[in-house]
Amino acid sequence: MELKIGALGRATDTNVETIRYYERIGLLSKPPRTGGNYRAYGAPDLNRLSFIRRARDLGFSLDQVRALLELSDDKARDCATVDELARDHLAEVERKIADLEALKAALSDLIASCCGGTVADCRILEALAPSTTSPAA
Amino acid sequence: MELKIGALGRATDTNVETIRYYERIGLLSKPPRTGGNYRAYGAPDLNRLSFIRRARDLGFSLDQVRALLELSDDKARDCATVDELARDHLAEVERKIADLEALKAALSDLIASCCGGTVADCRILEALAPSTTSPAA
DNA sequence: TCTTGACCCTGTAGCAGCTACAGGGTGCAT
DNA sequence: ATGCACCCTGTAGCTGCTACAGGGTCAAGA
Ligand SMILES: [Zn+2]
Ligand SMILES: [Zn+2]
Ligand SMILES: [Zn+2]
Ligand SMILES: [Zn+2]
Repeated sequence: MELKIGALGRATDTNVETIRYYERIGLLSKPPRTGGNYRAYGAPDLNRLSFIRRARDLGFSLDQVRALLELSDDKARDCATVDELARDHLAEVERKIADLEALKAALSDLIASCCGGTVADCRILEALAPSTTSPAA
Repeated sequence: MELKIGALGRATDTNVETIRYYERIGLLSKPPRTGGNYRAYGAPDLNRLSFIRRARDLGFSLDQVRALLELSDDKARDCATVDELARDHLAEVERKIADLEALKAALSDLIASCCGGTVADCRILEALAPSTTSPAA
């Protein structure tokens, strides 16, 4: 079961450029080549890339993915480190949500305040403009 | 009232490198220079940069900020375009929140499922690994 | 006067995580 | 022989900054 890069991409729903990129940054190891210098992947590569994709889909950074992959190699180890990584990531996600919720509230207020006139008295732009810009002509 | 780049940066809480960057990409216009080739900013620059900063704080992209600045120049125009821009941005923010909420739920489930054993039977890694990887030895 | 130090200048490269070329080579079918 | 799909390398682009390196300017102090 040998896969060329295109087949691997289709199997994992990954752009071939992304696969080569992962190889370049050392996330995937360099596979053997065919006579025509094509990359020849096997089942372990497929598994590894699937793992990567799933972790990415869960929002883990490439560095976190790298760490997860390393941890998963050490089968006897306590999984506390894995848990911590996941918990940290969850905390990050929660922080981002909170930030975005604040943004959403501010934006909603802004939009609600607009009364539908001309740009000259648009409250949205007013809110963005520096306070009391108008020079007392 | 002439400001050198450092003063403008302090006044708007903006990194000087960022100001030069905004100039480079045409978001701020090239200011006149002093004899010593220093940028000399005036009140309009201060206002414009303040506007930019507020819009950025509300999460608008630089392109969106550019559009808002252009719109705000045309005082007689109907503000519908401004509103639409803001609404689009709000929708974007809401989409991101939804995505992150889904992520959060998935991550929480994952973390909750871990029973605290070894890496070999960690449910977190199991969830990431391709289904039924183990070849029937 | 000389020197120190804070500030300023340009130009370039780096960050994440890809994506998109250009300009070639391979391999199979017609 | 020719077309076409696929593969290769290397490099540059995207967002929105940030961080240098390697210089110049200017005011104050010794
Ligand atoms: Zn309106
Ligand atoms: Zn309005
Ligand atoms: Zn655990
Ligand atoms: Zn576990």
